[in-house]
Amino acid sequence: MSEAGLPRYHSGGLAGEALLEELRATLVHGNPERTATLDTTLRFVAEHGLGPQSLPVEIIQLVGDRWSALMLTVLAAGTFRPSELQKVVSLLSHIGNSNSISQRVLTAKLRSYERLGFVRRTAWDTVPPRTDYDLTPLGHELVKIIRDIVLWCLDKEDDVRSAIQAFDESEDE
Amino acid sequence: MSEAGLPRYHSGGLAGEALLEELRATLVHGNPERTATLDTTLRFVAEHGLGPQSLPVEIIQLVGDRWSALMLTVLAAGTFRPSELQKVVSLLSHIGNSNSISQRVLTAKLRSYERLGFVRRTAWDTVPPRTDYDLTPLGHELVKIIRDIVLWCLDKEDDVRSAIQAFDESEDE
DNA sequence: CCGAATCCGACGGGATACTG
DNA sequence: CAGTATCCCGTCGGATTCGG
Repeated sequence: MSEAGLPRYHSGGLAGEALLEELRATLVHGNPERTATLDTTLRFVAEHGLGPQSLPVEIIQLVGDRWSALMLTVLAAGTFRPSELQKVVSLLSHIGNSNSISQRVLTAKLRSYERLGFVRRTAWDTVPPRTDYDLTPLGHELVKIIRDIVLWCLDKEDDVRSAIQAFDESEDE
Repeated sequence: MSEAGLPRYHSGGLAGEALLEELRATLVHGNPERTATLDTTLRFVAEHGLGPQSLPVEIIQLVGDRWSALMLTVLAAGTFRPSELQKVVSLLSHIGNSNSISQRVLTAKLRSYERLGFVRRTAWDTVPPRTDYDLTPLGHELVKIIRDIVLWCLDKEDDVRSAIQAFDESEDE
């Protein structure tokens, strides 16, 4: 869904060192005892680049929407035609009292997954037309990661919900 | 940033079974040989609920934006005041030729993290005012997951980029 | 049945100004 | 310095229509 150019990072060079120097000057000023872990963390970020244009963040944004977790998890089960996928995703989302996914965003999402190499599109020119979508090996790896996230979230669900409750209560007093 | 009620799922019961039956009827119809892995996957999704309103997807959406990966990773390095955090995040994002994060979204993000129990807010009523933010243990776990995602993305960066290139080339022909 | 095009409401996110 | 409010714009996402 993003048409950005995804420019490769040209970091890791001298700019990174100068930057770290500037950050050190900024931060240590008000809090002298922090340098050790701070420095290694900042170095990690500076090297890999986690800015909005970085590939990791682009991927995170692509998957961090309303439907991707569900769509990709379902797709991990096999090969689907768009109409099938729409029906399955919609039915499953109804469990949580959510609306159906529209065909528009379904196809758009599938295309963006295909663009990054997460799904494979196979089209026959029959009549009526038929198109199949399934995950690539890379896509299966991605789903594995998503699954880990989901399981972690479910594991921490009680903690998060009590935090939400405590926060909301202390708000409207 | 989302004020939704995050209703708990009431799945896993009979509705799930009826739903699976309906899905089975829909899917096996056009493709009889798929039942085994499909069924277990659908069952997983039906039980845990990965719809747009589910807590996992809410969390994924919260983190799946422009700034969260960077913000949370930086926060993992220690305690920060908002102005410090803004400066660090902005400087680091400049590596990727991105703009700075605005104070508006910075504070909004911090509040939503705090709401879910990922960060802790400590405020003194001094003058001038001072506020410190740092990660909770839960937040540190979250950052660990984000770090894994980022490392995976970086590991697959070449694959993804070549996929993008191939896709875009086959587009404008 | 696939999917592109159009219209439209909602939200994310940036810039600025203002209060405590 | 922390935080909120206002304004604005670009994008996301839903509903509908049309073509192949």
